[in-house]
Amino acid sequence: MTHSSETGSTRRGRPPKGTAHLSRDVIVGATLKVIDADGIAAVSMRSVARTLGVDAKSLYNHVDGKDGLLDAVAEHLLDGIALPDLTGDFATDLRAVADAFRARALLHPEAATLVMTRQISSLAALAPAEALLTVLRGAGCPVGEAVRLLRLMVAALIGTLLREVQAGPTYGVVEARGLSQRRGLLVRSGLPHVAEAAAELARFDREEGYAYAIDAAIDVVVRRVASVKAASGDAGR
Amino acid sequence: MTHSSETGSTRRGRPPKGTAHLSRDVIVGATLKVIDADGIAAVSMRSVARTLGVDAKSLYNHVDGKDGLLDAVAEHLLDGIALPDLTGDFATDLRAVADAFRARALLHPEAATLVMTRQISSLAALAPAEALLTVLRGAGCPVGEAVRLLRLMVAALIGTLLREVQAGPTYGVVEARGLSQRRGLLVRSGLPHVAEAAAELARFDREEGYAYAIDAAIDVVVRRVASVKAASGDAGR
DNA sequence: ACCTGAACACCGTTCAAGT
DNA sequence: ACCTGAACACCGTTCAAGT
Repeated sequence: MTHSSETGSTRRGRPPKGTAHLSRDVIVGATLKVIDADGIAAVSMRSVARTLGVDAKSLYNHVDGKDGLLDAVAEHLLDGIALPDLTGDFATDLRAVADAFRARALLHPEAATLVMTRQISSLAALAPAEALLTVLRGAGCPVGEAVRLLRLMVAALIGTLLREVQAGPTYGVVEARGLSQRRGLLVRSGLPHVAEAAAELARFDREEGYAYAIDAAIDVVVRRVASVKAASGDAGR
Repeated sequence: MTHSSETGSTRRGRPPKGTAHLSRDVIVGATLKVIDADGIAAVSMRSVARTLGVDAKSLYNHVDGKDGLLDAVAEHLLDGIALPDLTGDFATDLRAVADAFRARALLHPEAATLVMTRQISSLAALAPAEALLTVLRGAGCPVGEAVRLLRLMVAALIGTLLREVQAGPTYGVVEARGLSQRRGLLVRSGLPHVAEAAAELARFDREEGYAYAIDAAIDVVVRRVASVKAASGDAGR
């Protein structure tokens, strides 16, 4: 209609510069890009906007300030958890839910802290809880105990994932250089048991640490559920 | 000696204004005050300096930038953990160490996230580890297993404390108002098991949640240690 | 040895316009 | 409905002085 038609194709004239199809999802995506590239500390309204070729103030039309932006990112991550189909085997299903959570967290390690550290009140945060409750209730666990065990599982999961994510960006690969340096520090700490265990403390196998913690948590759950069922089922026997 | 004596008592002439006896410890104390009052987000070089009646740039003489400042706070908190004398009873001692850690964390709930979230490489961070290793090794646990169990304990502890600290500043007191509001939200979530467990999910007893998690962790440790000892001690039997 | 003025390149956020 | 210029009150940090 106006002179805009003279620039060529009707839309997409110059995506990175002019109007950038701004939307909540696009903004969250850009934020995730910033986080993956430079860490959470690098997130600012201005840096995110720069990624989109837009003025920082434009973000306020779609997101409730910087805090709201980070909440939105956490929500997006929680929402992206690919919850498994349940098999009916109780331990298998618990592990599958935990694995799904972990896989999502490790996909954006720098952002993972957000999910574990922020209090999310949105619906997205409840889906994993629903999944775990489904498994626990299906195994015959009473509601009250199911909630306690749910919290236990989540605490164990977050505790290990936090360590795993903080351990640095190296992914499974053993780095001999920093490793022996770290070990030396531990040996020289003057703490006898720390020094004794220096070799084991210095190295950290992400996979192993996770597996060990989740195994233990599931173990506890299995045992608790069994004892609860015994107490109610064959009460008098 | 000089005219300073004319203000009255020799020292303490005007603490909040002039030279404020600046030192690393004083700065850390001021930072903790800011955190307790207004949360971690309120910490800035300028806000901490204001508390001390000093220019922000002066802090750089004692602390390595804002990041170094926060590290110093985390170190200070870790250093303040009052580790218990060990009794020799294994489960008792594990719990005592965990309790000491928790007590310290809950003394500055807003700051606790720092300790659990930051990677501290200083010696202060190793004292609790040494304590736990002492207990585990004393119980006859081999080094490798002791390290794994140490990590398990720490993960469980951090997982629960993080929840506990984020649950808000209310301390044990039940707040009926926000509670029923929260429950309503869960009921209306559309997730059947979440709705079913809404009452239990809405309320959260800090003490109970912690006790449950630590009981479970100690349970795991006790069992693991027993099975390890059985495997090595009466190997052939 | 410790503190600060001047200075720089950043922040988050509001509001009143512009289209 | 969405975007931005002007504007404000903040940031962290460096460096060259001052004492």
